Amino acid sequence: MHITRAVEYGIIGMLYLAGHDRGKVVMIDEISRKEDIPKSFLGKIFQSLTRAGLVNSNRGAGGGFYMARDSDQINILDIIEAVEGKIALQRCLDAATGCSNSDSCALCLLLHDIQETVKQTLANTTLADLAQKHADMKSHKHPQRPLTESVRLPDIRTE
Amino acid sequence: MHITRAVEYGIIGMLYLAGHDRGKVVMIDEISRKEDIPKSFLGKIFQSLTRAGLVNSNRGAGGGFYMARDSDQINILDIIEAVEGKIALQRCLDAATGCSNSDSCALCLLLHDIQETVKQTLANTTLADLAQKHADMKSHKHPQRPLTESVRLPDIRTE
DNA sequence: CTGAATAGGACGAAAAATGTCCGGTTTAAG
DNA sequence: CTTAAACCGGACATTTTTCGTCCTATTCAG
Repeated sequence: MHITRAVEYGIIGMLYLAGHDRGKVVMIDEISRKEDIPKSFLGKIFQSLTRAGLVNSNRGAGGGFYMARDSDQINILDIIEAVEGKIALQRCLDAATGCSNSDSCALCLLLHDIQETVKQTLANTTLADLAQKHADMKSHKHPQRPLTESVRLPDIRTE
Repeated sequence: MHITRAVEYGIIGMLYLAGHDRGKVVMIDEISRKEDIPKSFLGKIFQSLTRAGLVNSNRGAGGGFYMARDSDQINILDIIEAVEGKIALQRCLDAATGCSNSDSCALCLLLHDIQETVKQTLANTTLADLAQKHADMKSHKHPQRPLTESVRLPDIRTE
């Protein structure tokens, strides 16, 4: 249960773009150097981000990538799903497969519910939130307040 | 970002134990056959559950496993951490390593906060909740209500 | 036309997940 | 005491996923 490098690089890359003027075109090579991410790999990741419509690309000389939306209109879940495809905590929950294990299907339901909560958590944080925090830290303001507050989840009801 | 087979089997195995009288000793072989899980693999998983104190084991003839606590005192996070070790969404968050990438540390903080929320979600569901739901489903009552309700997360504050 | 830059697919190495196996230890029972 | 049953623990093998690289095509500015 972890976040892949590809997703991590994707977030860092988007964060880099978000740190420039909207519409500013930036090359993979620049991001790769500045953020110390393997260039070819980052190129692949940005292909996914482009296909998902999070960034736009210009090909040819003078080309590069630029944000397709404002950074407060892009959240972490968008990026994860762009890079990894739809989140599925379990094979069961993969749309295509479906669930054959009728004897433990309560588990599938549980995991589904947990998955939705996780997705909601991820969808609740935008790139703008993250960029803001990033900027704060660079200026040594180091806010001690957590980015996401603790949540008291409602009690489970099975009936 | 997914749950491993080992964790899945661990949950199913615990669920099986929870379906019997507290203190009833059950062999790996039985769980393996009834739930169709590879025996040696399940044995390994139960070793972890034992080390974590979620179940107790008796060795020798007539041995087996039994719950160490009541099922409402064991939650899903307990099981995941018993089988996989502490959850770390990112290498950064692995206690030992620490974070060297100062330039993207806001990301680490974000992931840390998200991680805590995810953990809270997992910790909020007990084996008893799951077993109850399981029983309901077997008796064809099929509750349509989700096990975990949707959560409206509080807004992010960066200041 | 030429060089710069992304698009996309094929490929490969490394790491992790998923098991298997075997010798060791403990225990109940004869 | 011996034996068979059952867990313990480590080493090992297989498969899948991750983490990239590389090459060719396409597009575009100058």
